[in-house]
Amino acid sequence: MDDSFLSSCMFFTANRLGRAITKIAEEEFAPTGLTPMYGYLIRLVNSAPGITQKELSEKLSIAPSTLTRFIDKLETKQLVERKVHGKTVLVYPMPKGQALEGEIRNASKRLKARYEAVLGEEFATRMSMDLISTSEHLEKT
Amino acid sequence: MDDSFLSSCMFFTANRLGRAITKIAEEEFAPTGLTPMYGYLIRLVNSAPGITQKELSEKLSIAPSTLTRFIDKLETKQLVERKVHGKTVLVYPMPKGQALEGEIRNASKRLKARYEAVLGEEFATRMSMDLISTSEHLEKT
DNA sequence: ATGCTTTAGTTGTACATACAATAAAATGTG
DNA sequence: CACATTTTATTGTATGTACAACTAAAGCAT
Repeated sequence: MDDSFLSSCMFFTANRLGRAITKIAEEEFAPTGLTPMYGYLIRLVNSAPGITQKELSEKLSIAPSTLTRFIDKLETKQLVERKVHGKTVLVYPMPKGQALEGEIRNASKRLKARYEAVLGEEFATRMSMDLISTSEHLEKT
Repeated sequence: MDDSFLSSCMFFTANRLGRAITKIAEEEFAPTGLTPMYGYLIRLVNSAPGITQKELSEKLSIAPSTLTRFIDKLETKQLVERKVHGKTVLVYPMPKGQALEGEIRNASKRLKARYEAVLGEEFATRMSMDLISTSEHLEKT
């Protein structure tokens, strides 16, 4: 059977990698009680209290509507809080969110250690850099 | 603000690329009336009539339950049909599905041409190969 | 100052995807 | 052969994610 079109198509290969690494990342982030994406959102808010949702959605490269949903959930869990400021919304960390910072960093470290063990540190680093630059090119399209 | 942890984390970078290229792929596949993933599923079925769901989910690297949902949808659209064979399910193309083959191939070509125009053919090819081999390594974990 | 345009965020809706629990068939082992 | 184990598929449920339509605020132009 001819299924070579799959491995030569970047839509397929990129999403396949996404699924594979998401699974691993979710395992490592489990102790934080958050999925990786939420963990990174918390880190951004902790490191820049009062950041706007716009900035957050740009940094995370997700749609504004997606971000609204994420913040809704983190607010319910009292990890961050919104302060409406005209038409923009500023997002601030709450004590429970700040307390998670260390745990989240540990999860990130374990995740990285785990995939570097399989891929080699050097390859993994170059891969992440290539992924970023590819995304940046494609997002301009 | 320190947000370097994002670009150095493969969970983030891989999924970001996934989102970016999915958007492009969906645009190019729009004329087929299918999303890219369904298009590729049809191609696999057309090229191997009677393929089992298990094989399909392995080739596409998606969970069996996800594949069940996909086939449900394609069956509703009369693009493929199931034939139960003991505990396995064989999937066959239907005329409407076969008729789509050309259109799907064209969409794939446009997609590839589009990202190669931005990234360069060589880089894109190497990237896809690296993505595959990275996935394979990680999936073994 | 009034009205047009752009920007930020939210809500409704839809889809891809997964996991856990289940059913049913196949396989292996005493 | 009968029972336990493994394999294949399905279903219920949950999450991430997006787009389109909308609301409200801000900026701009006459």
